[in-house]
Amino acid sequence: MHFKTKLKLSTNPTFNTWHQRIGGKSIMSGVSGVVEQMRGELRQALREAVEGAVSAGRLPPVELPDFTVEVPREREHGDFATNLAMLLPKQARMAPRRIADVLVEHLTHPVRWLQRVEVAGPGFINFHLDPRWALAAVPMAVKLRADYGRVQVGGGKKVQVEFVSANPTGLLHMGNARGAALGDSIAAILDYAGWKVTREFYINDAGNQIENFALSLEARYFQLLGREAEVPEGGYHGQDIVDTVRRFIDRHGDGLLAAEPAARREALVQFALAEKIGAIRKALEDFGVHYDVWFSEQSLHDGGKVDEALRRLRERGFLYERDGALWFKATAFGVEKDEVVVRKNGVPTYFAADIAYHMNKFERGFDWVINVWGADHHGHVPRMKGAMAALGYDPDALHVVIMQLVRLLRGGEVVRMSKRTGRFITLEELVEEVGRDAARYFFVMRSADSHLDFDLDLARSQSNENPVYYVQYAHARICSIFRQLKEQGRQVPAVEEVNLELLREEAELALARRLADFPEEVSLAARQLAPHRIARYVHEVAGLLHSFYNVHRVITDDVELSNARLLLVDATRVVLRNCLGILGVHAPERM
RNA sequence: GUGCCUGUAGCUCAAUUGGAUAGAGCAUCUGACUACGGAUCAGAAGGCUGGGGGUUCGAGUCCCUCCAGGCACACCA
Repeated sequence: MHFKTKLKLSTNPTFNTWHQRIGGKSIMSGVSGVVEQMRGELRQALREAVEGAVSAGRLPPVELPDFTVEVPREREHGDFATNLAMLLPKQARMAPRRIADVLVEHLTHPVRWLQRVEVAGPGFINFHLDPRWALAAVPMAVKLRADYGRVQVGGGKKVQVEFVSANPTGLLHMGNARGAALGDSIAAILDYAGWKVTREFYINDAGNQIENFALSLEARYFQLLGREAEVPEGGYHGQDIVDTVRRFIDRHGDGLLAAEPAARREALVQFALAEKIGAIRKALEDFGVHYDVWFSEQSLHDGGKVDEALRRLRERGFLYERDGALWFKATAFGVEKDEVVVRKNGVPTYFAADIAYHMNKFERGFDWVINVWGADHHGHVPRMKGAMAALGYDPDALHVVIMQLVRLLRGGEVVRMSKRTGRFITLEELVEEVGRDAARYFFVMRSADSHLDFDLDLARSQSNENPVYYVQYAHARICSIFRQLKEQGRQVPAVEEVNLELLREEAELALARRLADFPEEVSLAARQLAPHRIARYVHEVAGLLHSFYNVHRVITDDVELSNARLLLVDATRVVLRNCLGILGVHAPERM
């Protein structure tokens, strides 16, 4: 096997290239919203315009460039705009605006709702539609309910999202909490985007730290039973360890005092790990995060998978011995330096186990493997990808989302945290203090790249300063309208009986238009692995709902109009709920 | 020193991955219906996108170079 020497592995590929490689289809295929339908129609019309212009001799023969049909930022630029004409000047040897004029002349393909086409700016072609064009999204959302927004870009392929994977020797901290919120929402988005998703937690229940853990437990065990002992220098000093050992003694007594050291430690570790993992699982469940698989590192050692991974690397010529240790030739993959996989003392490193773990992931048939790691592990990415390449897997099938660290603010001041002294805010405490909804929303409303400032006071405040309530309030408000309807003895209209054309107000149309974007927002969020897009989108939808609500009444004596508006707010409720579900935030019926 | 992330309104952050006049929230100021829930809405003000070069029809986005902050550079994980 031969590899390019300059192969660069430090960065992830864009989803575009990756998707094309495994799916072979265009990124937007399978998107089923009304926006995408309209976009498709316009693309078709443009393709035909080029053909028409060429065969009419108005344009020289050209190869159709990879043009975009985008929603312009400026409202005056129409509902859609294309850059097609600006990509052709070199081929056509004509000025972009002239090309645009010619294309507009040859736009013969009939497009529903199309009212006006204009050439603007450096050569954009702008399409202006009847403002009611997006209303079709309303019945779609109402009918599909929880399935509205689902798209098929994943094509049912298998993706694994591994996140948190904290050491089972302690409690979860703020960094883990961000990873949990991010990872779970990424998984939810991919699920919506048509992937078959597995959420997985990797338990580091082997290696040095477990040794250390055992010694710490043993020391506490001795102390609690009146013997002299000291927790080792780099050991676990937290009070939670003491409590764990106390519970062990309550349950099992002091019988281990006389046992063999190895057996004693093993018993203590097994007890403590079970308890710790249980606590971690509980904390995550309370945070709304559920895993499909809890994967034990120790099982890799026990099952010979680490040896197997090393054997495969050796066979392929990527292992060598130096200074009594075994090294992986990471430099063959553009990494700065080689990496030890088996220490001088014969014990494999964490890296060796991690290689075996990722090998196992691909053996399990995942088409795409995503890891969510803290920025403090980013240096691990290139060599991990290198190892996958060395094993013969496509390194681009492994995608590591690096999230920046969390800084905690309280009272406008940075809260210093130290793991060493055991003084840090745990996930449980966070949920208790600010609530699950606010916590999760705050973690996903910023991109993973941002160095997050988590303002505890803001997250806790139940006021208009807190964005999570803004969104939830919109949902509760809609629910309130339907309660009101019921109290008046009126019926929720059947979708088929509603005349949506009655929705003509700007606030109504703007809301419906944005609801129509949802499937595409999911698609984009999936492509970018970016939950914050959904957070911003849902906030905007909530804002449009509030604006509408403040100007127009839903329930009036005009039954026809009321029904149309009821359908509109119901569709809004569907979108709000689906988005909040993706973010792991409750959609309350009252607040 | 090297690599990665970041630098955008007073503050916290976006920006359809190269598109047209850079947008939200909070804070500030001015207003709104005795309400299907005011945890709401309408409006105003706020910018040399850290600095400087370059690439092109077009740059917050790509390249080069400085400056500042975070993280990482173990036979730890």
